[in-house]
Amino acid sequence: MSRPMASPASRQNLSVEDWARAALDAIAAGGLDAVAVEPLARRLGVTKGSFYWHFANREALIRAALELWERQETDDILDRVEPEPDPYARIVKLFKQANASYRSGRLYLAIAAGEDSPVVSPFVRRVSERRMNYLQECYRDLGFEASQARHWARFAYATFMGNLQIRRDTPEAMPTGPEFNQYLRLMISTLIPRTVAAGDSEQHPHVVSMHAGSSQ
Amino acid sequence: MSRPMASPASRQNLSVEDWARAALDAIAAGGLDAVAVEPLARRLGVTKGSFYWHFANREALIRAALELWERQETDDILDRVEPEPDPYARIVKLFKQANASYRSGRLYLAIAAGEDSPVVSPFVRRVSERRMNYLQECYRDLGFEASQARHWARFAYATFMGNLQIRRDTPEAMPTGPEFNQYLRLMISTLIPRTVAAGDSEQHPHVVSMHAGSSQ
DNA sequence: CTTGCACCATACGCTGGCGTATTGATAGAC
DNA sequence: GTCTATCAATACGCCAGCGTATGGTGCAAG
Repeated sequence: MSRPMASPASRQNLSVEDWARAALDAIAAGGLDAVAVEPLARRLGVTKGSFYWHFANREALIRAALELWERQETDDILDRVEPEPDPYARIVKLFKQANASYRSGRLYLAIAAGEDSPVVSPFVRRVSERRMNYLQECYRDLGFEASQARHWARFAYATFMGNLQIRRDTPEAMPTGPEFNQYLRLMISTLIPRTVAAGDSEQHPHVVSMHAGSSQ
Repeated sequence: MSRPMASPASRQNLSVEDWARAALDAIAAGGLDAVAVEPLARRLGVTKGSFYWHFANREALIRAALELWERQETDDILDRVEPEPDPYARIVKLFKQANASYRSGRLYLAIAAGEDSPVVSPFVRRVSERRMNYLQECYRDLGFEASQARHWARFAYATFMGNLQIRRDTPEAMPTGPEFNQYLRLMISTLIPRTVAAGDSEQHPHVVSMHAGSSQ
């Protein structure tokens, strides 16, 4: 993609966001430690001289990258899931989405691995809690009382995360094709109980189907 | 092998295993990159001169640490869980154990974060697959057919891992006290369907049925 | 044209960690 | 009491990455 280019003749210089994007790529590929100024500069075809014009130091770059990441994560949820009126279908969508993008999963795990850093932890916490809160809302919409909804949300979220980890650490253990769909159906039907104590009106004849496998 | 003198007045020199243990501590505290020769030596009250007598290089230390880790993980499972005859109780024990030791959880996550490294990945895979296989056996003992048992094992293991991650990344989101027990009960009762254990009569009870068999 | 600004290159010093080489210390064997 | 193997200290060279200082270049406005 090309640069914003607000004015007529624009230069093709690097922007802060270009660096942030490159940093996220580096994180997904090699963890937070892979965010090194000089290697990144090389990859972008420039030298450190460029970097230190845009950023005060390495930490500022990491911060910018994490801000970009947080924005993307938030947008993803809102854009792709929010419009769905049915809470059951919303959770299913979340599940599918969580298992769809290999890269975003790697990113999350890599960033979360740097939780100890005071720079990283606020971002991880915000993103995680936002997701869990969103899940909790879904369960509440399913008719669960707040405390139970929180338990289910945590449970489901843990399963999300664990699947990411399995996919990264032992991809052979993750099935593909129809067997994966079977696996998905098992988790979904288990994690979204449709028998809520109170007035349970409707049954959902949802069919879970998706293209399995690892994408980029 | 082992130390030269088993007699009373033993020297207080460092052994390979001392270094490996210290390395594991470092990993749990700061990730694999925290396994640095000189800092570790300082922490052990010696200099690099000692280290390079015991190990060829840093990678050898990491390998030794991971071997120790793998051994410990294996022993843990065998010692604490194996003697339990009831498969249901075995899974429960696994679950409780997985949530018990904060350190071992951190260790696992930290090591798994280095999956990309060719040194690390074999260890992570062996440990993960061994655990999942063990879980699968438990589910088979519960009466599940192999494929379904594998699905449930993966599911349960993912939840294990995810809980570890939540505990590390957003500890506030993890309840304590009675509320945690409630949470635990929810997960256990959900992840271990007991439909089989009730009747001992059936040889291959297809608990699988849930409600998935029909919709397509 | 020249001035100012935005962006980048180059060159430098600094630090921390890896690995090696050499020497030093100590305990047990003889 | 010497000798030797085992373990550790010291000193060195090396490299990668951070951060700084300073100079260079293109472009747009005046």
